[in-house]
Amino acid sequence: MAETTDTGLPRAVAIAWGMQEAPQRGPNRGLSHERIVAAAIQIADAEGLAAVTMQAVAKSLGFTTMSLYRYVSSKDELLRLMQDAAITLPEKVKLPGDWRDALRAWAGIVRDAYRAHPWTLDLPRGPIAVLMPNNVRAADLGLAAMKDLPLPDDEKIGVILVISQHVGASVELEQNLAAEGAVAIPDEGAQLLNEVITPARFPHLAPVMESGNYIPDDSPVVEAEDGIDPEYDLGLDLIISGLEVMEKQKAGHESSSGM
Amino acid sequence: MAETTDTGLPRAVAIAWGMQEAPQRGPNRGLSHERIVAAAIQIADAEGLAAVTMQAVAKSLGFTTMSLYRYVSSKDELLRLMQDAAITLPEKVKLPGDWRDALRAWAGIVRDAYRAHPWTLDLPRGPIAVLMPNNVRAADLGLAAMKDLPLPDDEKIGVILVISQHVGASVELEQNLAAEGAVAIPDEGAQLLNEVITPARFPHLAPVMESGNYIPDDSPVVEAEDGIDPEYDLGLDLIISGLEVMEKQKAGHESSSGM
DNA sequence: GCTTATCTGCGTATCGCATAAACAGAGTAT
DNA sequence: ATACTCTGTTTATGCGATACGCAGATAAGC
Repeated sequence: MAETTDTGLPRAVAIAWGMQEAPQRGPNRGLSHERIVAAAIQIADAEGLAAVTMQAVAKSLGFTTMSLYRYVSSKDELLRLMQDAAITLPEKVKLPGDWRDALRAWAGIVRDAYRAHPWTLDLPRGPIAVLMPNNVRAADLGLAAMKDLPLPDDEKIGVILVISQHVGASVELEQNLAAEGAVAIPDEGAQLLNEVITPARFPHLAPVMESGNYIPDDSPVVEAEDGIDPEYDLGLDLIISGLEVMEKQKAGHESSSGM
Repeated sequence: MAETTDTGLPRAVAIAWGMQEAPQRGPNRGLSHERIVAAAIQIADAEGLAAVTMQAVAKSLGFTTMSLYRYVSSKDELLRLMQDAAITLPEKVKLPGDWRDALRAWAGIVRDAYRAHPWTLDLPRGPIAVLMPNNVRAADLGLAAMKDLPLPDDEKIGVILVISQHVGASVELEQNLAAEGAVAIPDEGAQLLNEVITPARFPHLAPVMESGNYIPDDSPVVEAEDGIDPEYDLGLDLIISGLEVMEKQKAGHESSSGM
């Protein structure tokens, strides 16, 4: 049950949108939502989400732990604010005219945003997150990319969801592989695995593993800077390719039959 | 750094595959990995992942907290074991012959597995998870579904990844919406949102929201039992549609030119 | 200008949880 | 039998979130 304000909105949403009139009677405030969130994000970037404790955030600001609670009603609320604040899209974005290129560009932007603060992916993306400013902006941009694609609005929203999820999941995977990658399977381990992953038990997978097409121990895992992530590209290609088919069907129906 | 065994494999992997010889000198064991994991899963199912504490698990088994550590080296390891044990696929699966139908069926099976224990989605899916038995089995099944699809092995693995991620993300979304759905936006909240989501700031999204095509306050959010989840279907359709295009390209090259 | 209702930041205190450490008794190999 | 290895337990530690109450700051209303 997310805390709600007198506005009926979850407090985090109200704060993120800048509603939430500051009180006037008392002393001047020494802190602000912005500073707190910024400090928390800095810690998360540097030491991971687990290092974000109320104590750590407070200390990095030179305040006591409890002072934070004057601004944020719970750690959960802080996390929500961080999530939104961290996923910032570039100010001005020029999307290509062709919707295919535009969608790819949009996906790239979203991917960069996630990559800049991968820990956001560890936070739940629920209906509250959807209402946050940067999410709304991302959705708007996504719609912009598809403006020339003849699809009903709700399907466009669906496409945005599907692509966001794909991008998010890809970055998460990439991150997990990179993180624990070092611990990957040493040779002895691979030996043992071959004993259990037998053709008898896994007729389709076993051959693939033996032929070494799948994560050969030295792992082809992403090391490149920009974007040589085959899984990301494959998924995006498939989706866009699928959209092209839909577009053609649509066009076919709207004109007369086939071209 | 996930704890490794003398085998070089993460201990969780060794345990899950049933390697890990039980000691022989001491007294008989009163517990087993299986019972512990089963108890933990039961708690997670009933009260959520947060309710899974070492204390709770131990108590439900009638043992003390610390006794668990004789079987599991850390809570993290227990969570990994739970994740694998919870995602069980049906024993015998008959996949349709057509790869499109087979992939859809496979996706459905995976979806059902996630839905049965949604909390598994809150755990990180890293390289360790990939090596666990049920994941391997799922991959094998996925390959089986694509056996008649003319694609290189690594791309098939890619497709499996893409679809799993899509399914996982969809179930997670569905779950989050259902969970916090009750807290959704009351009318006053929607009012306020309309004040910030203006056509000026969000030229593409604002019209959509006004036309009510997007989560109209009473929310068309999934309530149906089986599968009226438009986002899930849309994504799967797009991917499969994209695969059809690839298939045709492949076929075109292999025979001569076009059909 | 005073009084008062509000606020602010802070110290203190509680509670839940993961996990280290050390111990007594149970079995087994020799 | 005897020593060695395990088992389950008890006890203790440390961390993190957060409820509570206090003293000083400050603006609103008289």
